[in-house]
Amino acid sequence: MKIGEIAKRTGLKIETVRFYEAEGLVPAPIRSGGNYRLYDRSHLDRLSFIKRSRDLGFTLDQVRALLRLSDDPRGSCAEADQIAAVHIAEIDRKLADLTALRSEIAQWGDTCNASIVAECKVIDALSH
Amino acid sequence: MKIGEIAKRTGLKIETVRFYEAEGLVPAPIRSGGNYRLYDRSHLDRLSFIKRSRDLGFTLDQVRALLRLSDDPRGSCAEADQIAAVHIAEIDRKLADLTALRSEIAQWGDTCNASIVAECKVIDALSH
DNA sequence: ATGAAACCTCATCCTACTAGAGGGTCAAGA
DNA sequence: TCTTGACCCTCTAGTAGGATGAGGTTTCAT
Repeated sequence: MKIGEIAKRTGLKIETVRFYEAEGLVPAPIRSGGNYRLYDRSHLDRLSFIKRSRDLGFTLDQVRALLRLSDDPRGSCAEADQIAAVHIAEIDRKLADLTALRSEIAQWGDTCNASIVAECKVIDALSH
Repeated sequence: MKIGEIAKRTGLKIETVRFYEAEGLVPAPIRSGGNYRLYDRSHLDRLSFIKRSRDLGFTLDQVRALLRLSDDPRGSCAEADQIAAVHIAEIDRKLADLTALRSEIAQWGDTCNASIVAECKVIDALSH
């Protein structure tokens, strides 16, 4: 598999695949005679794991830790639990923040209906 | 007012105040004999406006536009309305994303209860 | 006079990519 | 055989919104 195909299959961009390699998240694949990267199934699995983790909002550092854990199937699950718990707490905090934000802005009303800035509710709300 | 005091009053960090000046969001204040920045009320108002806008999640580019608008009280309010509307849409999108995320992760259950990675629900969920 | 706290500039780092320059490889069609 | 176009390569620099640190000055209280 060349990089274009693995990118398509994982849903990553080509540049991102190379970036993950440079970051050490995936092992460097072998190269073809023309210096093209050639991927196999294990790369596909690993890149899919990363993509899915990123989609769920884990940071690359968290992904790194999760990959390290998944590389050792007989290791303890506790750390994975911990990472997930921290992440859920983070999501809940962001949700609370955004909800508060949303309701604060909602108070501005649907539209301002003023014609000039001097009477604009949006600008006014930001000024005090 | 020196930078430390204006930082305290606005809730910004000192470095952030200087950063906003470098970005052209606030005019450069006059300097004391010892080259210290000396702020007045107008800086305080402007930096507070920025802080409040940032707290509400506007990007610096949006803040720039809002400041430009508020500098012209006789100008049209329509653009401010537009910026706010775009921002609200963005917040709603993020809320939807985070909510979806949260419910997906919630399916993993409270804790994994497995002891080894091979049986860990977290790792398993990320693998497929 | 001295020591601490506050200030200064300038440079570098952070996340997680993204974009672009400038060039090489490869298969198919004319 | 030549060429065209799609694909690939490396390397550098840029993005938002600051944070951090080095190395040096100023101010103020004792």
